[in-house]
Amino acid sequence: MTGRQALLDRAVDYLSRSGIGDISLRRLAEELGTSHRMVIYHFGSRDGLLTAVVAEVERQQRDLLDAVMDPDLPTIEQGRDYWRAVVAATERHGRLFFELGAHAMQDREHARPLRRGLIDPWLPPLEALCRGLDVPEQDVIPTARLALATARGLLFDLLLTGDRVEVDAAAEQLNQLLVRRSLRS
Amino acid sequence: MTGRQALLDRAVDYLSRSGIGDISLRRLAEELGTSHRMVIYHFGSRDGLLTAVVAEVERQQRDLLDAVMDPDLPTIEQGRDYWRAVVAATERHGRLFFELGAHAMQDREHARPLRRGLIDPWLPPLEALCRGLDVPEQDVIPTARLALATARGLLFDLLLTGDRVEVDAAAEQLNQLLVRRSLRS
DNA sequence: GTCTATAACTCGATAGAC
DNA sequence: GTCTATCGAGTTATAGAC
Repeated sequence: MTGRQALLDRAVDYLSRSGIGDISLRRLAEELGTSHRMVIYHFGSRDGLLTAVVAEVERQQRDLLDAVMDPDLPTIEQGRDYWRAVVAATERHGRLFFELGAHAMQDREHARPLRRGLIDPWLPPLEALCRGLDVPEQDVIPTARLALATARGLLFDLLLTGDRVEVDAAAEQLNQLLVRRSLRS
Repeated sequence: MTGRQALLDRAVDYLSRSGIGDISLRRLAEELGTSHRMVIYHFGSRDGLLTAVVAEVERQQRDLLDAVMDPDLPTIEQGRDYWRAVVAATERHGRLFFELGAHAMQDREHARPLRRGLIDPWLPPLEALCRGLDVPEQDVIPTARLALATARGLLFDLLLTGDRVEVDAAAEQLNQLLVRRSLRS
């Protein structure tokens, strides 16, 4: 009755709200409305479940990326759309995102795919956005990496402080800096 | 013989290298070269030790901040010095920094002081740096917040990918954007 | 797919000697 | 400040019935 995918969805949802921390297999299973035995049945082990959660988070990131990047919009609007969509997604899943990021930095088995997976797939669309803003070609790659880092850093700030207005204002500063440069070239 | 401070230093060092994760009090004590009984004696509980680790990390951050900000240097050099010093400190303690940041986002008891402590103390020196770069007064506060977020986001990238050259290039882009604006004002 | 039972450990914390 | 001993609870994972 309780299929694997339904269980996985509920796991991502629960862990996004409460964190992984050192939650036990049994407590987690109970929170998901099932038994520890069922988690073992579907995922093999506690670590197997975490590995599946990581794969699911990666999949959701790709979906978000595809949804955000609408190449038919004017480029300046794309920058703001990008920021808005990423913020919306992050307010739901951001705490899990940063916790898994920390796990990946520590080379924990289940999070290892994220070491490149949290960075590489995001760069090409941002490079396209930079080109749309007429960033000089030799600056496109570092500027895209800068924009990605800034988004992550601002989300880190937002999730810690909740200072939405101040963080939005900082994001707008980067937009201004990039747009203003393109007006001079 | 094994004083509280020596134990704390070793704990910060060990956790910086290996992460907190769900390490047990007993295993951690063993890694520190003492017994679980001694950790309880000095810190009261496992959580008491983590609380002390958080306070120590906060103290180290303040020390770093004081060391980095030398108001007698030319301002443009200060920006690069700032970045270099933060990178050096982060390569030692960055994984612990981001793990504790994730704990703070989840409102875990021991990490709660970090919710504002990872952001607020860093802003005034960066605001001073912005003023030194002739950023217009109404943009100083959001630009400082932007610079802080960018540093954190780039460190997040660096710790995941190890792409030192690419990350340095992205940091230099922000420097360029800020300096170039000041040349026009 | 779902359940109970249980093996085999490890946990945090305490007691109390030295 | 350091040690051993131990309590009571909770842990992952497995066995096997239904």
